[in-house]
Amino acid sequence: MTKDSKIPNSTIERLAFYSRPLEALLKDGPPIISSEKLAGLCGVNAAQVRKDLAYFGEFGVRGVGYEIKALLREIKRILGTDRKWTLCIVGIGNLGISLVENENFRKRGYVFVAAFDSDARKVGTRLPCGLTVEHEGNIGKVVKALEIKIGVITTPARAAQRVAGILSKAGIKAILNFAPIQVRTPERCIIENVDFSVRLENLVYHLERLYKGENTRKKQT
Amino acid sequence: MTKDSKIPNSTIERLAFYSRPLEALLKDGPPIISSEKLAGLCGVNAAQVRKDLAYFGEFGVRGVGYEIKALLREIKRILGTDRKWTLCIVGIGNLGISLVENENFRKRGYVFVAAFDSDARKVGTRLPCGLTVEHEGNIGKVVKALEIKIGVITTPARAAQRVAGILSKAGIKAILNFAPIQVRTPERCIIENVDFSVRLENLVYHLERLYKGENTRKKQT
DNA sequence: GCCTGTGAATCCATTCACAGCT
DNA sequence: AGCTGTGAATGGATTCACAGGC
Repeated sequence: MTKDSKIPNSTIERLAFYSRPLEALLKDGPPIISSEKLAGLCGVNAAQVRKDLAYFGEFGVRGVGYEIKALLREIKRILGTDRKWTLCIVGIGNLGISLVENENFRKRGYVFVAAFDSDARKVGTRLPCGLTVEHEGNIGKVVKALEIKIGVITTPARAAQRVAGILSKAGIKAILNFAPIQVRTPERCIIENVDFSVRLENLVYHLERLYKGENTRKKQT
Repeated sequence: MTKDSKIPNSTIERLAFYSRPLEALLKDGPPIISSEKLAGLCGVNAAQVRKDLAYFGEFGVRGVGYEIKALLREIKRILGTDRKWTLCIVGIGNLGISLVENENFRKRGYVFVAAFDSDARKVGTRLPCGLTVEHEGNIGKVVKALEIKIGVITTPARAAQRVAGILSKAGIKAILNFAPIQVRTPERCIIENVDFSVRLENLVYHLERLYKGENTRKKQT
């Protein structure tokens, strides 16, 4: 945190982004990378990479480049992914299961420690990852007991707003919402909405323009 | 398409976004809405709403507002969601299944008509939605036969780039990629990457700042 | 010579503020 | 009076271009 001047939101988005190819290079690649190369791998501008990183310190060496291992460590520290985060999930449908079973999350330090559903038939079920589904009514108690900071919502749209309220009241400070509805919370709580069909509609829009000869360009996420 | 002056990418993102509350209002709500109200429901600025819509025509009536039904129809026409789109999916894990079974997609006109996997044990399986999993080797043939335009990738990261190539070669023009890797295609093909853990890392970053008293604000997507 | 870090310039997006219609 | 449509103003983010260090 060398520069305290406003850090663009999009810089943070990209930081997570840069770490993907870096992780891959860690195994089988050179120990050092230039902003040009990294930019190429991520499909962005090289100056962008340098500026993004420079917000947080001087991680590179002029005339040389960035040491991959050290850079990755810095990025993880900045993003807060150098430590474990405990999550809970509400709504155990297909999507919910795919998330709790997702190896990528675990590898990055995100561990699901509780799973909830409102459907009595699902409560008590043992998931492959070892978690047992609990009833929604227990959210408050469990979240406090396990000091869970992040909640993931994978319920149907109609339940999402209600669940967000419950999570917020239980002390959850950050919510990742997959229900196709814009969730708002009263309390001071950060929400990130992930709506697949919005992405798909975007794609379709650009697809139609493509056929009309316009040179609509799309890039990332 | 009244104004042909460059339409911001973010306008398109929001269009899909506006349609969510509008759909809800269609059932039980007034027939007309003001930019102010719609903006409130979506958590954006009212001028933004008006400007976004004005790119495509004059859908409102001054002194009155926007007729919800007509507005929704226009938005769907703009986004290309007023017709059916056939999709295929590659990678039948938990996530893949949750997508093909997703009711929201079907409701919006996105229909999965083929499912592929490279795992011989999965090939031949009948999914709840009625589709039978086919081998990856058939992608070329099936995509052409069914004239599929959009491909969804839900394979592990290591397979994603290869699969994107196969899809592109088969004639697919748009890809929605869920594998945690930045996929690039050689051919003229639109890609939209959806990486859950990027979203999560974002959330964690802002969560940490929150505790340090900084007033970091987050909103949509 | 090579590559980073960064002010300045450019580009894009959002918001303001008001003219214009109903 | 009320609310849209839009030029002008503001605010951010990206890219350029080069000074500075290896």
